[in-house]
Amino acid sequence: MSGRGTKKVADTLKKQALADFKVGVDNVIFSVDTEQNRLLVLLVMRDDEPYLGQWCLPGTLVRKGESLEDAADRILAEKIKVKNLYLEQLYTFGGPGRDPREAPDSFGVRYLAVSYFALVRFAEAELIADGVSGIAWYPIEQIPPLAFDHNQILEYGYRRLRNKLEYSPVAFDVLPEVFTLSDLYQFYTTVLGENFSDYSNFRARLLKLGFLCDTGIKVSRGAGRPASLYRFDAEAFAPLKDKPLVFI
Amino acid sequence: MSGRGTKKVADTLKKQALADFKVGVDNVIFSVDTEQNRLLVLLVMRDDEPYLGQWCLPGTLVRKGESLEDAADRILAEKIKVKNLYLEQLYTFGGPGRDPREAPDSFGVRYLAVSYFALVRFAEAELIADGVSGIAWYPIEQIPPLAFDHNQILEYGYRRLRNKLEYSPVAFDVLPEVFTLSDLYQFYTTVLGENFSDYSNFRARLLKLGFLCDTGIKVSRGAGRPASLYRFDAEAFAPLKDKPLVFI
DNA sequence: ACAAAAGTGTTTTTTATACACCCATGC
DNA sequence: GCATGGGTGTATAAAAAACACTTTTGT
Repeated sequence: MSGRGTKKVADTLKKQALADFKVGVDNVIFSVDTEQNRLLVLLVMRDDEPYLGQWCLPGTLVRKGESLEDAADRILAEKIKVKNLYLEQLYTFGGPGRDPREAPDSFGVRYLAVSYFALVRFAEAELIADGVSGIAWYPIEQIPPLAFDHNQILEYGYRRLRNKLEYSPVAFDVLPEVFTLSDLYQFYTTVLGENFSDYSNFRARLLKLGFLCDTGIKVSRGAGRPASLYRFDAEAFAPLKDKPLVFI
Repeated sequence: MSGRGTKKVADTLKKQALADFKVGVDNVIFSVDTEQNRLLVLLVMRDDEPYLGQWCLPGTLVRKGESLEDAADRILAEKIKVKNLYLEQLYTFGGPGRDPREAPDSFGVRYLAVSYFALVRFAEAELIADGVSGIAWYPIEQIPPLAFDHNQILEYGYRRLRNKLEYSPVAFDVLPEVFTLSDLYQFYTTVLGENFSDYSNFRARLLKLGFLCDTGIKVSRGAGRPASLYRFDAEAFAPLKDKPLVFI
């Protein structure tokens, strides 16, 4: 970033005035309920104007001395208790007029939103209801109209999630320590839809990559042959990092 | 301890104060000099503190009423005259302390940088020297230490450029209207290095995709067989959009 | 025995990769 | 003629996609 400093007063006056910003961080938090095959997004209900009573993405304004990612972590921690997660920055939305709190006539303080994308382990994620505002996991197909431009942000995050899944091992940040290959396939199916790949091809491809190791332990889930539990081997994966991997 | 004022103050004190931001936009502007096979980045010299006299990415602070992308366009237009370009947002850097202008002791105004990535047509790009500060195209391998965290931003942009090139038709935004397949190959080679693909395979793959149409016109450049001029057909490309394309 | 889930294998098609070679031009 | 860059084709290897089949469990 650069900008001119406060060189000369005359100079400064000739230039347009700089905008003053508050910076918000909004999180698109996904989790996958593999039991019920649902991709979920965390929404909270606004308990303040503007958009009072409307659902939105969990967000907060950045405090003094706080980094963007710290802010993202903070809201996340305020809303859910979770140990395993994947978090990355998504996109920054910053047009004037995107927040009604900006003075509509003149140009007051601007509100800029840096969005983050998170994936958390569904089973262990405990929602923290503060007793004031609502909080809920919404299935991706049933998202209501959200406050601000949050539908747009969510759409952006959803696209990122689907892409990430194809070339990056995010799923393992969010699956249990050990899992069956069906669990993994279920996970992918839930996010990407049924037609992304045939189970046996998916299986073969992933095993060939060599970073899934069979623990030898079998689990039986109702009828059918018991499945092997696998573990993600981060060290075996390391050399594949940054390679054009495809889990499809 | 009484009066409604007190309670409000107490409430406010319980919360952490929000940070106030100025928002900067920094552009990583690339161009490809196909004549000399060089990938270039636009740098400007700072004419003010901090980092006076040091090279940095062209940037500016966002003005009142101006969107982020408008600001990105504005600096770009201030530094080069160009008709064809590709521009997209890169990443937002916003930790406290990334700009020395922030008060080091207490927490004053924070400086946040939204970075943009641009690719412009080299041949038509005219640098605008304002007579005060330096401006130059730097080959990517010769980037000096830059002001702020700009080396990091540049690195980020370079990675994005290489990725984009593989699955998105950005090259055609920046090549001339008509070009030979060697021009195109040159372009890719310059950005990705020699070993990304064999020329004849590259050629076959791209032609099979069907969005390059042969104009029939031949050009001769020195010795050797004259080459056909091709044109990028945006309509033929449209259906391939969002598909997992690989130009490699 | 049989359905259900897990796991293996086989066949076909499509892509990637590495080359060898022909073509048209300037000198 | 021959060097130079443009353009085509082929042979091999690897990967993707489709799908048939076996194995092991619960009921």
